[in-house]
This record gives sequence, C-alpha cells and structure tokens, in this order.
Amino acid sequence: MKLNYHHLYYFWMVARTGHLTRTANALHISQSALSGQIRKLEDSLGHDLFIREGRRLKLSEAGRMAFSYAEEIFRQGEELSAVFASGVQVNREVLRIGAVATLSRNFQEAFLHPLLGRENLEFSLQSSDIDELLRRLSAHRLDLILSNQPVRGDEANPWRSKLISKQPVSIIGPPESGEKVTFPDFLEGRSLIVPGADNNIRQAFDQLCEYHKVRPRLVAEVDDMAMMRLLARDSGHFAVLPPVVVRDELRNGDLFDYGALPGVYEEFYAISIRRQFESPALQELLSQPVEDFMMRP
Amino acid sequence: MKLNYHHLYYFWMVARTGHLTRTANALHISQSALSGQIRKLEDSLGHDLFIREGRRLKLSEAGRMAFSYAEEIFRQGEELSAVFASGVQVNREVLRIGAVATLSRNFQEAFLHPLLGRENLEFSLQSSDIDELLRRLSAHRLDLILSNQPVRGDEANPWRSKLISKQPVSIIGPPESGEKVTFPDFLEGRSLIVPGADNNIRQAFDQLCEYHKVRPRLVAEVDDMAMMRLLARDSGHFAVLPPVVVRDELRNGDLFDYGALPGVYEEFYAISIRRQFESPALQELLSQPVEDFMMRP
DNA sequence: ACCTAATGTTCACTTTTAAAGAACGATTAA
DNA sequence: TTAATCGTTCTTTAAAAGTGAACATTAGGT
Repeated sequence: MKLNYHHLYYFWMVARTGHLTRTANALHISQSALSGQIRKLEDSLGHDLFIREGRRLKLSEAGRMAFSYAEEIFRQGEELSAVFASGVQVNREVLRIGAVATLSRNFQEAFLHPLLGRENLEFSLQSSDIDELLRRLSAHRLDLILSNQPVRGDEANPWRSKLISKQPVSIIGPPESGEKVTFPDFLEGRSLIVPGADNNIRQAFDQLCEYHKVRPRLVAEVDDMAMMRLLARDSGHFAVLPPVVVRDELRNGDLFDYGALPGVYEEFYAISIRRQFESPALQELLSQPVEDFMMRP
Repeated sequence: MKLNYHHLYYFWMVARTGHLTRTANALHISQSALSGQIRKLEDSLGHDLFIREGRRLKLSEAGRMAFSYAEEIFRQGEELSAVFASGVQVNREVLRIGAVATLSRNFQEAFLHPLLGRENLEFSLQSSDIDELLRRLSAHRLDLILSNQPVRGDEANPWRSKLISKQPVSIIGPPESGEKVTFPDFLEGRSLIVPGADNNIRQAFDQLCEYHKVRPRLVAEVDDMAMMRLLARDSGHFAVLPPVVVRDELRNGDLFDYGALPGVYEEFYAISIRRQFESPALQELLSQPVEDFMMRP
C-alpha cells in the first residue's frame, strides 16, 4: 500500500506537540478529522504510531521511527515551499558546483569560463573535501563536482565521472637557474616540492623516479595547488606541477618550465548524477571537448 | 498555500521519466487525472514546472529545483515505507549512537553498559569525526553522540550537550621507573606522549605547564585514545592520560599512575536533539548521574 | 507532403476521500 | 463528586481526485 503523505503530515504535526486538539486547531480542522486521518495512516502502515493512554498520546517505537523520517521529509518540503514562496529567481538557471579544495584555481576558472558569459544564469562554487562534496551531491545540494580523481557510482549513488581534462605535469623552477636539464639525472638529489601522497600526480611521479632509479630530495609535500603555486614562486625550489597552475608566473618569467614528465598527468573529472533532464548549462559544460582548454583565457 | 505532497508525488513520478501517459499507466490512473494534478501543483507554486513543447514535457528551471527536493522527500518516504513493509522489528527499541572516534573505548563501554542488560533493545554504534556525526544527528540518522567537547545548538539545530562524566587526568608511566615524583618539577624536560592540540586535555595541560614554568619534551601528539593507550603501554614513555583509558594496564601493573594533574580534566558529553518524546532508553542513559561510573564494570 | 498513431490538455461528470458535527467514553483536576 | 478536557467513533456533507470523450499537436512512417 502506498504511503499517504497527507496522513503522514498530520501525524508529524501531532507528534511534534503530542496534542491532538491543539494541533487540530492549528491546522484549522476538527479533531475528529485529524484523529481519523492518523488512524488511517496506522492502518496502512500496520502499526500503531501512538500509544493511547487514557486521553494522552504517546509515541510508540514505530511512531518514533516514522517521526524521524517525517522530520526529514517535511523539513525538505517546507524548504521547497519557502523557496517558491520567497520568489527568489526560481526562473534563473542555477548551477551549484563543488570543487575539491586542493584543485588548481586556474583550472576551475577555465572550466567555468563558458558560464560567465551567460545571462540569466547564476552559479555557486563551494570548496570542500571530496567526501563532503559527494554527500552534498547525493543530497541534491550540488549539481556538479570538480575533482582530480574519478569516483565509482553504485546503485544507491548513480554517479558519473567524466574526464574533462588531462594536463601534462612539468618540473617548474626559477628561471635564472641556468642549469642544463637532462631528464632523469636532473632529478637525482634535487630539492623538490611535490604534491601530497594522496594525489595521483605524486603516485605517478614516484613510479617514474623508481623506474629511473633517481631519488630526489623532497622538501615539501603539499596538497593544495594554490599553495604549491605560492611555494614554487617564492621558495626558489623546483616543483612538480601542472604548468597551468603557474600559468601567470610562466608567462611573466617568474618561473620556468623545465619540461613535462613523461607519462605523468593531472586528470580532472566532472562528477554528476545521471538525470532524465540535465540542465542546459550543465550539458554545455560537460560537452566541452577534452582538450587543452586550460590555456584559453 | 500549503504544499500538496500528493501533487508533488505525481510531479516527481512524471519528471523522472518525462512521459505523462507512461507514468499514468504505471500509477493506474488516467492521463487526464495526472495532467490535472500537476497543473494544480503548478498553480499552487506559482510557476510552471514543465515547459510544454508540443506533446513533449521538459522540466523548467523551477521544475528542476522542485524535482531535486522531491527526490529527497520521496526517497525518504520510500525508505520509511520499506522499513514498515519489511516488518523489521519496528517495535524493538532502537538507539543509534555515534561516538567521536578518538574517545576512550572504556568510557564508551561504561556509558553504554546500562543498555546491555535490556531485552527488546538494539543499539548501533558508529565511530566518526564530530562533524560527520553532527550531520547524521541533524539528519535523524543518530539519536545520540558521545563527544569530549560540547557543541552549541542554534535555531536550525536544537542540539543539547549534557556533561555526563568528568575524569581526572594523570601522568601515566612504566611502573618500574622508581623515580620520585614531585609535581611539577617532574615534568621538566620529561619525554611525554600527549593528546593532540585540538583536545581540551592538551590545552589545559599546556596552560598548567606554562603556569608552573616547566617544559616537557613532547615525543608524540596523539588524537586517538586507543592509540594513546597502546603507546603508553609499549613505548616506555610517560603519557598524559585519563586513567580510565588504561584501566586494565593499571590494574595488572603494566602501567602506574603517577598522580592526577590538578585542574586538568577530560570531559564527556552526550549530544542529542531536544524532542517532545524522548526514547525511554535515551532518557535512562542521560539520567545517569555525573559520577565516576567509569570504574563500574 | 500527407496520413496515422501517440501524446497532452480540457471539460462535464462520477467516485473517492476528507472534513464537520454530534454523541460517547475516559481521565484529570478542582 | 463534578465539570472540563481530550480523544474516538459514527453519520452526514463538502471537497478532491479520478474518468472518459472531444480536441489539439506532433513525431514518424509511407
């Protein structure tokens, strides 16, 4: 038998206060109507939701369970009502994007660039860790996540990870170094700033070093790409970085690209939920070709 | 105007597939009925939810917004139905407890001890970080959180933190040390394992050291109490710990309690949501006196 | 280009469901 | 003990949801 949300709503209202008459007044219906509707819900669920002790209503265990679901259901419903009632530009297209906080800002900006020109479109951009972002995606509080790693969806979470860009990774360093750069010897004993151990650039880089039997001296492991950029710029050390991260510094000569590392790439993924109706803006974003759109603006 | 969940449900079903006739068949009602109900929802919300292009239905932006709420609402509703339909012991009392992962296991066990004797009661125990646990509490996926710090509730999250225990904190070390322990000199230059900087034991301890102008040598900062216990037992170093954490080791002589630190306490809090109807088991747990119930079993 | 089957909307009508009101029973508080 | 309060049940009435036919639009085949 299908759950009757109308009945559940009445139950919820009564359960919050514990008083039927008071709630009936608040709802502007008679207590008899309210009593009847709740009785029907109990019949349909097959369990009493209240324990009737004299003229008192107490939540049963089943009621407690139902109540905790009802809380969530009607909190969402009231939020929905509020959104429409407040009339906040419900006609404006809204795209809520989450980005893994350690992602390159330049990349994020380049990816979102097509949205900037659009009238009648608003987007929000939230930075957090991947777990939190996936939670929000599942809760329909986000439309899209930008990440440097794909996630595998499952039955409960029909996530879809799309590769949207693959960036080379270079050795970046101060321009005046004047050193002759011959890979891989150049790396031996070299002071290096590298991405953190979780990052897949780092894993590929470590494998590369192992293969060539070179052992750089790691001076810093940094997760955040914006931080990497600052350190590469200001520390005088060499760094393992996608050039896009320090695009501006490469252009104006503050840093120099000593060459891409073979087989090492930074990949970017867009993670979204498969939907019957995809927002046009989302479609446009996801249909961008996997190319070097990073160098665009 | 109140949101009609019956209408919203129909809208949701149609929006999932994009086809009215197909959905009408699935729902065993006529398409005209379905069409009418959706029209009423649109009237009530004040926005079209579908864009009618010929005989095709496309979600509007408002529709997209409504749909994302509807997804959540009815996912919960179907879960509720499923729980009742499956008949899983909906009458058994269930208590879902979250514990901050770094909390002493002995403490958790002692606190939950009253529940173990109860027939017809089931509890689940989940370990995670405080942020995740608070999210679950808000989402009504937990009934209670055990934490070593209180949280302040607000309008949206009517949390209530109750102090349930206050434990002294001692210097714990190997028993054979034979050293004369005179506080605070004993601490000067002493190799110590201490709780992590976030922990309020640590903050109180640091203040104590500052006040007495002693500077211990910190050999490890550890968040997790279970880990602290292992390190204290196996490293031969002294540690700043609530004795309850190493209760077993103190009893059998593997470790020795060199005395409580004045003014330093580990506090335990039970965080729950104020409810009209509190579960009896929860009431019982929370009404335990704030005493040294740790040493009970 | 022209049908035809499929799809969505609207309207007049019927069926189902919810609400109101009175009568009743139980319980609390004065 | 009594009066007021509260929840349930029953019958009647009002509202809502559902039906089916007529109509409009369009995708897709010939």
